[in-house]
Amino acid sequence: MPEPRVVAIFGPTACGKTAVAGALRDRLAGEVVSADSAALYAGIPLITAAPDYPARLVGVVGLDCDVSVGEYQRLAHAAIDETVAAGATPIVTGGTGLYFRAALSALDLPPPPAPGERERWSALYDGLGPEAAHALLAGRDPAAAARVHANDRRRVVRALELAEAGASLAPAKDQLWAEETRHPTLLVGLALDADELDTRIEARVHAMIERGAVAEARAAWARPLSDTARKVLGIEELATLPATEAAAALTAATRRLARYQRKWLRRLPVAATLDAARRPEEIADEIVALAGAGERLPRR
RNA sequence: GGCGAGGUAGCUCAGUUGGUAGAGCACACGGCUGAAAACCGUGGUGUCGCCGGUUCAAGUCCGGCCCUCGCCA
Repeated sequence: MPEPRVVAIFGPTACGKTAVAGALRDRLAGEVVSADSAALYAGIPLITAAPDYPARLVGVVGLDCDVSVGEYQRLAHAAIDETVAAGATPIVTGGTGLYFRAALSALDLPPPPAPGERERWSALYDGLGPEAAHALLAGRDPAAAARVHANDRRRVVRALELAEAGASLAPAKDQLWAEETRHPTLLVGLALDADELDTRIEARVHAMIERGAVAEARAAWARPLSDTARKVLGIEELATLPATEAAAALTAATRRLARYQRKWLRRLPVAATLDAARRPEEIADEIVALAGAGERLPRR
């Protein structure tokens, strides 16, 4: 059994992932590769809690650009491969489940829509209504239709785009959840008691605001923002609400995100779930031990 | 103390001429293969402030009490 070439850490926001990855970085001569959709954006390091050490795929896109898993996947694969080629260990660290999965997964996601297709199918969906649009999809790609609810406009439109292009939203072979990873990978989860996580989230929100997140959000909000940038958690709240309300809204939204991430953690085939309440250095030592012991991504 | 407004779900509130309650958000569960910090589906939230009265039937009408907010003293 070969030793893992890649270490991957998944955990909810504010659980201490960044610190663990930082500690690991020193121990493994590794390079951190972020798997976080919001951290891709430049100009909002406080809001996205960007690491204070160099990390790949952090702050690499302008706020006027949309981000997507497919684009991210290409960048992540390149970053991981470059790091491996340089003889270092990529430490893939994430909170965005789909991005994390895409970074590790061997197979590529379906292609992007051809120019104009999204607009065309969106208009068609709106014209026909959800039921008729879904029925149309059922005629062209029954497998995709079975997987998508008629009211899920985005996915019905996406499935129609793919069917038109000769691809499918529901390919015969599961690409994303295939067990193979592109490199031998040690996948660990970080988990934290719910109350303790709440405490850390509150502390993080306060620290974020003290360090100037409101000014950062206002500056960003004043510029032209892409659809995906506008949805970054906290950016709107911090830019538009009074300080105390913004803090409360952001805390609640972050808790929700953490719960969502816990769902992903349950679903990911982790080799071990470590208690994030301990010191980052201890956790990093344990991960190094696991990597040395040849633990691998278990079969699902 | 006087006048006014109000007490219904965790929160903000809706509730027609009386027929034992509902919407958004929150929450829970689930789905989702180039928007995932996104999107979609399903679900329950409950001494309708308290006590009494009228009525076949009261969140709704009547009386009393308690509490909150505002204005005036």
